[in-house]
Amino acid sequence: MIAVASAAEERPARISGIDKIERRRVALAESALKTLGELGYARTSLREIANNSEFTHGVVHYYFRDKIDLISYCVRYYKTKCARRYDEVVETATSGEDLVTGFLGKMTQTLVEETPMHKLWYDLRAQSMFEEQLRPDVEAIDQLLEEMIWRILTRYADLTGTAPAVDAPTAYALIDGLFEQAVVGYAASPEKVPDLLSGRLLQVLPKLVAA
Amino acid sequence: MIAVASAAEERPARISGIDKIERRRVALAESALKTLGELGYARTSLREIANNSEFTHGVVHYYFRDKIDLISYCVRYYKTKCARRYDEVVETATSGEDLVTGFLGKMTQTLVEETPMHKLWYDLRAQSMFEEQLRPDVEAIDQLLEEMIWRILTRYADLTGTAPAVDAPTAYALIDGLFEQAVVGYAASPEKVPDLLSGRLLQVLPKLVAA
DNA sequence: GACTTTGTTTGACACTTGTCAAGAAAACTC
DNA sequence: GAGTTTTCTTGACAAGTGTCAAACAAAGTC
Repeated sequence: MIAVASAAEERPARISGIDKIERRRVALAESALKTLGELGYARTSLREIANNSEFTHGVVHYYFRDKIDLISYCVRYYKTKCARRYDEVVETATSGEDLVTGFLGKMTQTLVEETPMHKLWYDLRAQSMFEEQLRPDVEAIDQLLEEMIWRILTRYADLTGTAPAVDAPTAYALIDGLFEQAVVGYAASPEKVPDLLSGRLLQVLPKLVAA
Repeated sequence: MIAVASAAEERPARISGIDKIERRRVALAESALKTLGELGYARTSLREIANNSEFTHGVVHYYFRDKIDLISYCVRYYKTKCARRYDEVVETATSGEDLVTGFLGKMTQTLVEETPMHKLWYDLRAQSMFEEQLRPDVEAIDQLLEEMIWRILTRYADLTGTAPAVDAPTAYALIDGLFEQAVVGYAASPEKVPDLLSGRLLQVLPKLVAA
């Protein structure tokens, strides 16, 4: 029988084996994410993923039930890496200005250095409107990102002796709108986009809190 | 020779003929937009478009050079219908409150009644990050939408005796962020989304102007 | 009414896609 | 080291894709 490679399957055998499986999965997911980030969801085939990795296309199907299973795993894997990006800034900032500069720095940095991942994220979120199977994962990440923004905003309010003037979903939608605009713009012409993003966030952040 | 069916081609013959061609194009585009709005860019094939129309798949290729040509035409056709949605509200409003209620009403209305179009728009904008050929059209629409938002905001400022506190791209990114959040959420669970959107816009709009 | 142009149908092509299965290779067990 | 289990390769499949071209129908022209 073929090993059931999916979701929350139990495998009584070999503890070290299940670990190895998980490692292969992660390796495949990382490779897949690279390809997905470059080509986008629609244009990425399992064979393309396999070609850009050290494995053959059969291996992909050995470790993942089907394409959705792979993508879904990728998305979940990705989320573990993305939503903690600003934690250090939030924790170490000692003034509102401090927090803002740190936040802007990290944000423009990830915009530039991890463009493919962000492109993929916005792609997948759009796809989730058409492909129900993607929705749970996308919703979970959206939730995580919202909380991330909320942590920043409440901390910012604390440091400036103010209080958030909008609720968490609103704050997330607003800032995400600015970031998505930057990602789309960056894909087209990278030059001035990061500075523009910084400037716009600088305009907006103070308006999200009030005494 | 096959009639060159694309872009800005000149055709010296028959004035009434070129009109008929344009009408067929529009008919095909409208049909294609319906299918695209339901299935999304990735899952929509030319045959599917043809099947959901009164034409055969050969006709599609007779009037459009290739798939991109068709999609591109659809997008350009779509844009002529979308960016003037709030013009009447902007013109007839006699107070800030008037404008806001009118704006919110129209926005939640289009969210509900034209969901597929909005889904498609966000899908295409994401695709444009990967498919260069889509970029010019997407950028043009983005520009149009930005101007649309800007007209609303400046009018709002006028009526309330204030001035815009953010520039046009920022205002657009913020409001678009809220709207996209609503569209994505609406695709998943329609119930409370329109009201939430209204509430959030109501929170945000006053913050975009200042005395 | 013959003839040309324009529009449409149909079927084919080359290719890519996800999926799977049979068997080779490697790892592991005793 | 034989035998078993796990991992991987390879090749195949059916289905779907964009594209095109040859046959056919309709409309327009003289």
